[in-house]
Amino acid sequence: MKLPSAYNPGDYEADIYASWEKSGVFQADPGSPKKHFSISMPPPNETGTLHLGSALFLVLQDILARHNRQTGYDVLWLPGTDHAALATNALVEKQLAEQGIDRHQLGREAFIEKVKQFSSQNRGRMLEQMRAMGAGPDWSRLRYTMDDALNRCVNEVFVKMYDDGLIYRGSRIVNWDPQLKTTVSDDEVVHKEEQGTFYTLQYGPFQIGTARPETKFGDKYVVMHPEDERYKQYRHGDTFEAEWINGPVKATVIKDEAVDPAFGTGVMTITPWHDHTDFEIAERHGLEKEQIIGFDGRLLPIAGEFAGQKIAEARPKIVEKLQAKGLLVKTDEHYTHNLALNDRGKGLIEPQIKLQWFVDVNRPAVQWKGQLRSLREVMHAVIEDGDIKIVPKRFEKIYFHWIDNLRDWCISRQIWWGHRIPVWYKDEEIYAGVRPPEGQGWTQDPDTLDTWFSSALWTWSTLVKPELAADFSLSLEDLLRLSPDFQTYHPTSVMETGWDILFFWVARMILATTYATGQVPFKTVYLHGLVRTEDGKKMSKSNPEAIIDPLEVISQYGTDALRLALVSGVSAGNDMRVGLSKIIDNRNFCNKLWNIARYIEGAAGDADGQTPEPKTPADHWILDKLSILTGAQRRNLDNFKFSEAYQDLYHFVWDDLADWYIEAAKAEPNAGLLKYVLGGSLILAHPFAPFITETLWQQLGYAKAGLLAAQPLPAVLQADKAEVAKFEDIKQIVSLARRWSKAIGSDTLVYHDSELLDQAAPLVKRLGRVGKFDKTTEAAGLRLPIEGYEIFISANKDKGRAYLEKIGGEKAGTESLINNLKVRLNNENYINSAPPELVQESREQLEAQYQKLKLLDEETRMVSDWVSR
RNA sequence: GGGAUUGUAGCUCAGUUGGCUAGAGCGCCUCGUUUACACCGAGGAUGUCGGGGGUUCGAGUCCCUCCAAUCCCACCA
Repeated sequence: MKLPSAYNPGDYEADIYASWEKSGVFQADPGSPKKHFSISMPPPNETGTLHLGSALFLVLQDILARHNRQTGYDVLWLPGTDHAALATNALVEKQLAEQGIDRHQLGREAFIEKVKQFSSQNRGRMLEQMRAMGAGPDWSRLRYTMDDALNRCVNEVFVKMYDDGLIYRGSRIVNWDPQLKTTVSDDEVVHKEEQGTFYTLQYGPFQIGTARPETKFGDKYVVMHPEDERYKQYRHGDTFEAEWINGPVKATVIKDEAVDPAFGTGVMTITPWHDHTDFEIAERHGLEKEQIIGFDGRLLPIAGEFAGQKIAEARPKIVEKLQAKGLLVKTDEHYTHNLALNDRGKGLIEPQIKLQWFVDVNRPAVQWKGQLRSLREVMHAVIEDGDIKIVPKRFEKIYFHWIDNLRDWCISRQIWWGHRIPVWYKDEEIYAGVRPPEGQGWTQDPDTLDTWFSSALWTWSTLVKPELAADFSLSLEDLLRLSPDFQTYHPTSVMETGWDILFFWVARMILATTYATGQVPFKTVYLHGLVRTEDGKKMSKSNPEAIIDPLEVISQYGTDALRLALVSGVSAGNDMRVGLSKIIDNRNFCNKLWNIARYIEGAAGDADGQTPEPKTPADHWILDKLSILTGAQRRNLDNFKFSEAYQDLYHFVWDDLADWYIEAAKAEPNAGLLKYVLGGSLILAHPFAPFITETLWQQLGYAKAGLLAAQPLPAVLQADKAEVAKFEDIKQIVSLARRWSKAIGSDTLVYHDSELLDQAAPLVKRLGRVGKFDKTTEAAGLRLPIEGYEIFISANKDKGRAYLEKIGGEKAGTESLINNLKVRLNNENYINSAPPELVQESREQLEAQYQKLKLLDEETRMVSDWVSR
């Protein structure tokens, strides 16, 4: 089998992937005597296609999985997809709307059918894309957040929390999206700055400010800071009559510290139904709350003549009326304020009071380490106690800050797609249960759960054995106890995900998993950054030409080039830039690897290369390098230093193996060793570039030992230091020979008595590209500045002058270094305070530099004598 | 308003608990079609490590301060 001269990934990738999948190498084995390593794949939303960000997490996790398999673990990387309730629901509604259909016309069941069709189409495509990226999770354990077993777990946790009083139903202010007609959680609200108008209105004796006059109809409380001197004649609870938009109202004075005396007039009226702060003030003082805006975003009858109008159209009319009544004091057109938008769909959020389901984060109802604590306290403790480590560490601070500001989590959504709330009503009765209640007349709550409620269980709900979950005689504890996967793989070893879902997901997994299982969901969280465009912008749909489609890149440059581009320069918690040039650079690396293999195929194709038998100094040297790389790779990847691991590999392959060892091996071939070193290199490169390495492994006949994907790391060998040092000397001599022959334009060299050079002269001649390199007893030409060897390059007087010039530069460098070292060693404080080894090292360096300078001096003197003669 | 991150060669970034003359890749310049590779090889140039101050025998690394950029959280009617 002869390899073609360039690697064409498309010819191999699909077959290679199929061979992995067929072999079962990705499959975890809970019964294995090996140690276990587990990662839950963050399930991508079943809403579309995978993008470069998905490619990043797939690659990093795949590297972890393959690497840990190589180091001797039984690895479970569990794949799955997320039903993405709100996003999917919205997409399907939109598709229906384009056909002029409303989901209510369709009915709940038919709508859900539609969503399921849509999702399963996307799912199939996404799973194929994961394969295209080379990801090798355990497909036999593929999970979906809407699987029956996972649904069971959702219900179990809901009911358990309900019974413990951690889930309650209450009328509280929520973020309502009138467009999608559902609530969203605090974390799903994003703010966008906008220029607006700020109105100052006359309200009885007070002037109040507002940016939203349309909410003011029902206002009957004026609030001011208790310490505000300007209003000290008014007392809390005082009442007064005021002429207002639609006639006179009776108003009450409220004193509350939430008011900032420095803002506007220091007085405001409140609208508790439509503002979070106002709601809290009203709660504190037991004030009445009234709805002004309907859930459809239109004004209610309280608005009088404006009832039924949308806010945008009503606002100017209301202002007009206020002005006509002389209640408008002034307007400020240059007022910047923040609009609250739904992160999904970007609809304007209208706070509303609604009867919703909440998770109470403050109730001490969780047993954790022998103490009854609140969810919030447990979330804090697991990080504080080091049960979970976050990489990079700085995110711990961000996480704590989030927890400190955490409010109860609104978990009910008014959409149809998702896990339906397992609560039934009959008259005044409420029943919460994993299964529907017995008897007639029960109606299930129409709402579904926040997507993140089910994703919060992901690390363990996916490990519950589905057959057991179908048996309702078992309790949640039984399910966990009897599921081998849960017993073996939980807590999972690593959670690898983006920092952007630290709150949405990571924190909620901690919340739900500690509560439901008594275990942390994972021991380490590694957070990667966002993938940005080459000029540092976000890849967004509004800027399509900057978007890199992974599949397109794969078909053009190969999966491995994309994977390497994503790994190179990646670091924990930091965003990274990826452009086409980076992908091309890494394609070149793949090609280099390919051509190394091509050479070795020709030079050592038949050698078996099972055991290394080093003969020459170069052989010892490359084995030493390979061993060093093996150790470094373990250290790097065990500490999530993906980029460093790749850099080391890159330099080993390109510099050590291709540029030095193979070139050396052309003079002194050792077929078995070439084959061995290539095999080791393929193993080490495999986690990063699985396709090309596996292709070469099979094409070059290594496959007798099985698939590359199943190989352990190469053995770390004890180097023969003396032989290694010999090759280091040879390298140095070769570099000097190249440099000097180029600098002075002469390629004839000789050397004096040297055992090593007697042996290595042909090698030096070849690598240094010198025309002649013979042994002699006379000083013949200019001496190269290297200690321990006397090597001369022949030259005429002109060339001697060039030599002097160049050696002058070398001397200057040496002198400045000597000077630095002298200053350091003359400093008593340095001698006394620095570690003795370091001082000793400095002394040795100084000595070596003196030797070198002496050599350069002698040489300079001799050459200048000769040149000037 | 609170907090985080980043600032090192033209560009993208490494630089471990402070310790050799600050590195890599790309780009640039010179040379080279040596039977694996021009998606290549050899050689070369390029840095007041954002500014200032401090601690130290020694600072790209630690502390203070300022400047610039990015982001997160909160939110004021």
